[in-house]
Amino acid sequence: MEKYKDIGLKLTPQRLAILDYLDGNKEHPSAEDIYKAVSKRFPTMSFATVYNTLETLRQKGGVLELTIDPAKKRFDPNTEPHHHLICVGCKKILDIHGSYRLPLPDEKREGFELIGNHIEFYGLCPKCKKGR
Amino acid sequence: MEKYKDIGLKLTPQRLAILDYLDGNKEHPSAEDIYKAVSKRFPTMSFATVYNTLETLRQKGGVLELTIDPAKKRFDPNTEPHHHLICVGCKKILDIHGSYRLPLPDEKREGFELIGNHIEFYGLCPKCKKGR
DNA sequence: CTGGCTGCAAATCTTTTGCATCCTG
DNA sequence: CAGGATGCAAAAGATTTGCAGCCAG
Repeated sequence: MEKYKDIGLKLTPQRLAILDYLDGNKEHPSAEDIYKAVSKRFPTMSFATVYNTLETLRQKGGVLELTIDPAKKRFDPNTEPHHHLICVGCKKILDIHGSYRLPLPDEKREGFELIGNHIEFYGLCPKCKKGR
Repeated sequence: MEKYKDIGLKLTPQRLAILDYLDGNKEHPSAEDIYKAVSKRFPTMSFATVYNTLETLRQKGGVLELTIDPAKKRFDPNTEPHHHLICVGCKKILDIHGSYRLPLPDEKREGFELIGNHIEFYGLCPKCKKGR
């Protein structure tokens, strides 16, 4: 939770509940996952608040928006640079830490200024491996 | 176009128009891009046909579905393994060919069977660089 | 106090689906 | 000719927005 303090957020009870749910969460939840989880303790919670909070957080760098799942956005409270190992069966996502040195020769960049990179490893988790 | 022949598709005029538009296309178009482009020559073309064709193509390995853009799916007719350099400003996507040897130690896999990987390089294209 | 936040509902956008008709193989 | 494909419209999801009332700073 420490990381969320004082990044300029007005700390309402709803936001605290969302932040509490996200803190240390390794599930890479979708907005709906977050809504469902937080609604239990906060029956009046609305989707608008979840989306508003996530968007505000994202702008402040408090959460990453993952584009890994074509069906919906997923969010990652782990904002340190890292990569992902994705199960092509059940879409479970594992964090992969460690840095990879990925050179991108000038002649391939067509004038682009390079900012960073993100690796998606694809695989099958133990459960999905069985089911095949 | 050669690559699309005889992968088991019933070749209707609409499909030929879509395939023709995709062939050699480096724009990584969305379904809407495709619909708009093909509609010009085919005023009765429907979204259903575009989506149906794309889904069928994807299943047969004729096109890749990119999850790079959070707002919508984009499609890549280049089915050879390759990576992408994405402009964070305008979302322009550049193909990056070349293979990267990316080891993933067993102890990081948690039992996952590794299938492949995809690198997203992030950057700023020349146009977007200026506008900052 | 006051501007930002909440919650509800309606709106928007992308993608999917049902179904009658059509046409490729 | 049969089964798959098309096209239309309606449906389904995910996300966004308008707005009146609320509350943290």
